[in-house]
Amino acid sequence: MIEKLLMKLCLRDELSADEVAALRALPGRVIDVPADKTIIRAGDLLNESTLLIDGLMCRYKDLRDGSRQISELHVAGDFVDLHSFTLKRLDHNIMALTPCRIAQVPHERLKQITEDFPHLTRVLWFSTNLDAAIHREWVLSLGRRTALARIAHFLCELHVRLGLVGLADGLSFRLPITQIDLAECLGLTSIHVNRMLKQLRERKLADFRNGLVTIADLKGLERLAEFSPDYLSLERIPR
Amino acid sequence: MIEKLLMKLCLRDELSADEVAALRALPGRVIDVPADKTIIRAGDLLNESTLLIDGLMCRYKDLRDGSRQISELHVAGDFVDLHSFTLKRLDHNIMALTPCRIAQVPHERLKQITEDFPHLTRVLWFSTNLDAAIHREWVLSLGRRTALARIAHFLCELHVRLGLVGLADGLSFRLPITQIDLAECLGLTSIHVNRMLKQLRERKLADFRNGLVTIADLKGLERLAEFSPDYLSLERIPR
DNA sequence: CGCCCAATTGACTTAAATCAACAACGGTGG
DNA sequence: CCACCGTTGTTGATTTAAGTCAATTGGGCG
Repeated sequence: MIEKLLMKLCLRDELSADEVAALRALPGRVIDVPADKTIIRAGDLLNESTLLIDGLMCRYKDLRDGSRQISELHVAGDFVDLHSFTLKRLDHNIMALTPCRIAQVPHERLKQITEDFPHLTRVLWFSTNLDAAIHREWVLSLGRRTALARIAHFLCELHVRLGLVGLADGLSFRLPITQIDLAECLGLTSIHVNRMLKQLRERKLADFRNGLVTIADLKGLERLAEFSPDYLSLERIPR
Repeated sequence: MIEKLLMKLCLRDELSADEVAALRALPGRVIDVPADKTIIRAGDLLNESTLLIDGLMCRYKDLRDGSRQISELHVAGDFVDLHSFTLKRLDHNIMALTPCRIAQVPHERLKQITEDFPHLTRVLWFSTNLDAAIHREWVLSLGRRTALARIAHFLCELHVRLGLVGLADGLSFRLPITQIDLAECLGLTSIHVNRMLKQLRERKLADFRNGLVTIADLKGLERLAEFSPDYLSLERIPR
């Protein structure tokens, strides 16, 4: 159930058998969530965190005028709101972009990990810091990249992140979200996203169609996006 | 030396005498840094974190064309790169915006805290998650707020954050940064920032001049910005 | 005193938003 | 089975918020 989470954590850190066992013991209830359902609202008092087993979820905030900004997209294996363990109340909503399967992890069990497994605690702490690094890259995209580079960067990021959990097939991967969702990730209108996707296609860089992304020219896409995966902390560290 | 950090942490959490002592034992070398000096570069392998004692610092990234995006502004009492403890290498640079005094905290001492003080570990983990919450609010600003609302929101945030460490005097506070710095926080040009500051002045909402911010109409500014301090997790939590 | 950088303002350009149609598609119910 | 409907995707015409270019002011300081 938590295999994809383990895949990611073990890429960077060496986990002992005890630590893996502790992680395996985390999930409580497993729930299926339909697409478009908001499962957590900003401000709710929480006592469990959400582990995404399958599907795509996102964190988002709305403004009064109805405009929405997605602050992170989550893929299978992501601990979607591990940060609620320390925050208690989230500053954002969480919803399913596709039908999802999630596992709920009681905060009490996470607390026990911080009491008994200092190294594992650091590993989990790391994973929330990685989310923050992704936020910072998005801040850079939203603040300084053009619309085209922003989309290119987004596709590069998802290509790497999905690849880490075995969900990218070479240069193509399933990303069953609408152009509207994409626009809400990128701080654009869906109309402009549509035009920029067309350009990426015409420039033979990448194709996003029917929820399937196919990268035609990875180097070119990365150059356009100024993408480097460094911010994803893929380097293995010694225990 | 770490009084301002303690002020913030103790607002939210109850710290035992032992925990406070452990925090007080964190700082190693104390260093004075001149304005505009970049003290940490993305990708450097780090073995200590930086506690800001006095001054203003920021985290930033550059693009090839020379444009820069600041992803967070730090004030006295902030643990500027506590996240380098788990990340080992940062995805961004850190520089002083004003002359600063910093204390360097060896990662080894932080590691010892994770071994000996589970509750304190959770408090420190929380503080990196708070940074991430600030990032998310900036993502919302950059993605969806107008230039004017973005500036207004920025001023509201700094007003609260500086107030927490005793650096706001009612409705005014010192913020000795240039309009260029401000533009790099907000994903705008300094020229546009200048025009929007003028508007804030003309609308009798706030005045930013000579490094001093004076809020004329806090409610109005908050309304324009759609500012709510909830994302700063100011609520006290039971131990 | 003169230099440099920040701040300010005006004129003009541009990237992206908005407005408006329409096509494509999938589901649903008659 | 297919007509209908709502959502998503696509494209063109137009507007607009913010950027760019350019010139001027002004303060701090060596």
